[in-house]
Amino acid sequence: MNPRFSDIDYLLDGFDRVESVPEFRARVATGVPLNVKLGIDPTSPDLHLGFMVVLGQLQKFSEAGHNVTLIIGDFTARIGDPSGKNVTRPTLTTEEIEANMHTYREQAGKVLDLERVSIRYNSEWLGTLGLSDLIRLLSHTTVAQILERNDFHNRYNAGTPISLHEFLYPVAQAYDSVAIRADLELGGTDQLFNLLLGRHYQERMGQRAQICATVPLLVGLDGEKKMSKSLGNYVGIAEPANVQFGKLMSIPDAVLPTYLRYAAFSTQQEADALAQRLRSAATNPMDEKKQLAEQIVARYHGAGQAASARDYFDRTVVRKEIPTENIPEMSRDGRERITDLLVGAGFAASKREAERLISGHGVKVDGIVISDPRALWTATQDAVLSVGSRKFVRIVS
RNA sequence: GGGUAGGUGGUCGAGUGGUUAAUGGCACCGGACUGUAAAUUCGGCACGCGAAAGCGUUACGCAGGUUCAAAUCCUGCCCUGCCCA
Repeated sequence: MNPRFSDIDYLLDGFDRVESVPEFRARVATGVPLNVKLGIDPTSPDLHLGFMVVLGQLQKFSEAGHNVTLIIGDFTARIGDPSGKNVTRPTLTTEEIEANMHTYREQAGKVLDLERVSIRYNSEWLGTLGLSDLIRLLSHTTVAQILERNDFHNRYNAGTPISLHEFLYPVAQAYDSVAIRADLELGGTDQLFNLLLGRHYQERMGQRAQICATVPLLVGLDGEKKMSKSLGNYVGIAEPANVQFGKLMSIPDAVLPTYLRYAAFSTQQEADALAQRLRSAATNPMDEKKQLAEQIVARYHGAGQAASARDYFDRTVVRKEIPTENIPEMSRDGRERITDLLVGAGFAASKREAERLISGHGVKVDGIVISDPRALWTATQDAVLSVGSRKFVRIVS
């Protein structure tokens, strides 16, 4: 047996809350591998660094010899989750879910070894759950309990609409725990209520209540709010190395240790050491940041691409040079005006916007600032058209 | 079911007949500066035509209507909050 199978301190490291540690200790002591659950939502296949925190924890349990089960919420996704406002999201078909899961696996696989994980779809049991079963389940939960959940509470107080079926999402997730007899469920701090509801149902239905463990939510690039797609302060797993690197360079210095710990999966000691170095000014924060960014990018794109992303950043952002390689090419295609080329390259949404960019001195041809919004493309050979310090395209005739 | 308040640009939120393509905040984009794509600061932020002054088109839940002129007034419809039942 893996020596870490029952190493409590190791296993519980990195969680911000465990309900409860004594129960966890007792259950691990039985020597039977725990059934560790994570529920995932197949509606948006684009993962970001924040989600990898919990996957890292799952991988840890998997390596230590416990059983990890991913529950794919295909049933709830098929109904269509309108959480938002008045926009009802289109319901997903089975094919779309499959397609999403494919990209999902690709990304999750960078952190979690999917070969060792069992994957279950919750339609398996939710699809056959009858109304009378559902009502029995619902009778175990009070309205006050549901409203206690933070986001519902806030929305209710703020007067924003909550659809009745949204109440069923936590219920469905909780029932998943019953269905697979989970011993331990992981999730982000914001999931605590849902996890505890699973625990509650299991007890009511005569099962051993699962232990709930939450990981901290990774702070976003702004250094304040949680990382999320809707806030735009995220680093996507599938994004190109150069983009990831650049985004990581924009985090405030203060969150470097946090990123080292949760985005680069380092130990608390290493994070503390970094914090110490930064405090004592023994190091240049930018060097530390580059180091960290390279480390993180390397996990998703490999060391080679990470190193060239760093190099690219130095050249284009620090030294404001035009990169020499890997510039996308675009055919001039007979276009006369620079504005037309800017639109064609996707650097501007319209000609008007392109003209504004030029007026603001943001557009260059081979490094020379263009000042006339109506300027024509006069280069006699291939030349690089750029906007700002990070959008480049080589125009070929 | 009854009452009441609302639905404005990516978002939040002003605006109650013309000088409003619609104040302001946020987000976003560009310039300067900087160790950084941070901070700060300046500018931009509907589309098309025109060398330019400018002209045109589309936009304030949806559909009609009144008016020389409507985000603003009227009618119907859809949606949401709150209170009462």
